[in-house]
Amino acid sequence: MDPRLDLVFAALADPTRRAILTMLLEDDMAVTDVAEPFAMSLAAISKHLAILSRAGLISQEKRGRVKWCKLEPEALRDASIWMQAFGQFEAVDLDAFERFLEHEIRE
Amino acid sequence: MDPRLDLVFAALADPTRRAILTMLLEDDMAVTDVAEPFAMSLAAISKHLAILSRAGLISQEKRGRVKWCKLEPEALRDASIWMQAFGQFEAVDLDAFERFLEHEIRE
DNA sequence: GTTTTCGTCAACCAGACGGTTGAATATGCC
DNA sequence: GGCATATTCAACCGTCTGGTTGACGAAAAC
Repeated sequence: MDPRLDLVFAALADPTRRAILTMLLEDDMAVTDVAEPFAMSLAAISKHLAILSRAGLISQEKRGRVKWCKLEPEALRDASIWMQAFGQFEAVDLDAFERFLEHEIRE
Repeated sequence: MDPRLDLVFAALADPTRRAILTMLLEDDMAVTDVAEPFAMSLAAISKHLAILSRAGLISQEKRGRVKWCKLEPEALRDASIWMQAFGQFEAVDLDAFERFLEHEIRE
């Protein structure tokens, strides 16, 4: 069993981390800016980012005293392929998908 | 944030549980038969199955003294849709998928 | 060169996880 | 009825998780 899948799925299992990924979909962000909308300490967000980073879902690059976080969507590829085995999903319903994304961002 | 996604991704984060799902892809199975190939107690497998069940990834139906486990691939649908947001994946590489499945079965 | 800002580290906490063992509960068989 | 089979329950254990706070180091600002 691919242990990288363990890390990716475990990283995705937390709503805070999924929200962070959604934010990074817009643009790269500094750690402090990532933390801003959440009602938890900077240290907690820093840990979440470390978990996302270990899973390969984001990369972090320090420029000056600011650490920039960048989405790395390729890491989701293996996980996505794995899931195809079970779904035999028909092509994704794009309307439902748009509704879903709106819902996701609102939360 | 959709808490059902928490359960689905957390369930997928464990290699034993992903192996169980792969087995159930073949056919429905009784709990004892699910447990057979694993080097751990029946009680442990029973717990794993409960987690998969809570996540909606399988259903369990008791017939007589045997409890049958059935894959419920629809539960993966929302999770799969969520992941599409980040990948902008081109159509799944079926060759890579075949190789992956072979690798999966060998383990 | 002092002070502020950015981010991590360390220690701690409560709770969940993944496993064990042993007892308990059904159901089926003779 | 009495025994074997299938599965879960209960208690326990060590480890990981998700959060806190406070101290710390490095870069920037003034």
